[in-house]
Amino acid sequence: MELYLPAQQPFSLNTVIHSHGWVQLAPFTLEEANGEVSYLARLRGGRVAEIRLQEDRGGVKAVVQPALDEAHREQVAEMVTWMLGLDQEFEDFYALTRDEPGLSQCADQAQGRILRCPTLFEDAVKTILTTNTSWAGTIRMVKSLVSQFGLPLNGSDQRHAFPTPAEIATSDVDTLRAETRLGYRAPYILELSRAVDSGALDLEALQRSDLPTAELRQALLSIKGIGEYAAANLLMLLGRYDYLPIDSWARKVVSHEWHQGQPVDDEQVQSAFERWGDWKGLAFWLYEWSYYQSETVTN
DNA sequence: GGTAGACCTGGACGC
DNA sequence: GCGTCCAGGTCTACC
Repeated sequence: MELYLPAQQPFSLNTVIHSHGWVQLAPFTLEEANGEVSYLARLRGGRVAEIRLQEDRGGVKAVVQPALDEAHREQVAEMVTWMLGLDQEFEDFYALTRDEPGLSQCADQAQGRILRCPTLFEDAVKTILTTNTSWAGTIRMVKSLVSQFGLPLNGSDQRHAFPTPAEIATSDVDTLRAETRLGYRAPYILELSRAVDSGALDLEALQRSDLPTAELRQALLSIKGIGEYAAANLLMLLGRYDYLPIDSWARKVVSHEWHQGQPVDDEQVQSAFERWGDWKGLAFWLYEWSYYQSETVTN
């Protein structure tokens, strides 16, 4: 079954897919041979479907298996539109950055959209699992969580959808710590899952909330395990770019770019992007760092 | 409000 | 192969 979904222009599926590392995390898969991306979606009623994404006629073709009824097709269309930001526009950002050497590529490469998961719950869990660990550790923890708690596709033991809050909420800290190997993050993930499952925390209401960014940020910071970096990262996924996700990598690239490799603090990172106003997070995200390029060449 | 220490894991390194 | 050290954000206790 195929669905065609139009996108605001300019659009590049490849650019969205490689906007950050999310595509490497289950239940996304990226086929090295042809670059095709797929996602195992948990749909209403407990159905699991594979969605394969291909660029088509300036938009996206979603190839879905198994075939779905009309209601599920609509759900998949909404889901893919959100995940790829098909309705997002960046003309104002492009106009602002056109003459900036580190950002002038943005319009040509249709940059701006950041790959996201269908639910803010999944993005929040994955963001917590990026903190204080290596990227390899994040991949491992997400894979374990998905394979242990997610529903399988068509009874297959190999591929699973991302677990719902309820599916994780039935677990316990010891299991998440010892078997899923989430380490000290186990209680954070469990508490978040139980809060969402019980209705105490309506995370999905934040997804399309029109709250001021500062209030949205406070709501995210109230979740145990989400600090300033994680909150800024989630705000970026929600299309709010007022805060910078400052981590050790951010300090490193800013240090190399403008401070001759001398250590910098968070305020220096912040001030480097202050002039981009409400777009500062995106400007930071898309900046063509000379440090990164020299590392790429070296490696 | 600022700071130190703990949390947990995997990788790098030295022996 | 084993032990040690370090990096990576956030929380909590303390000043």
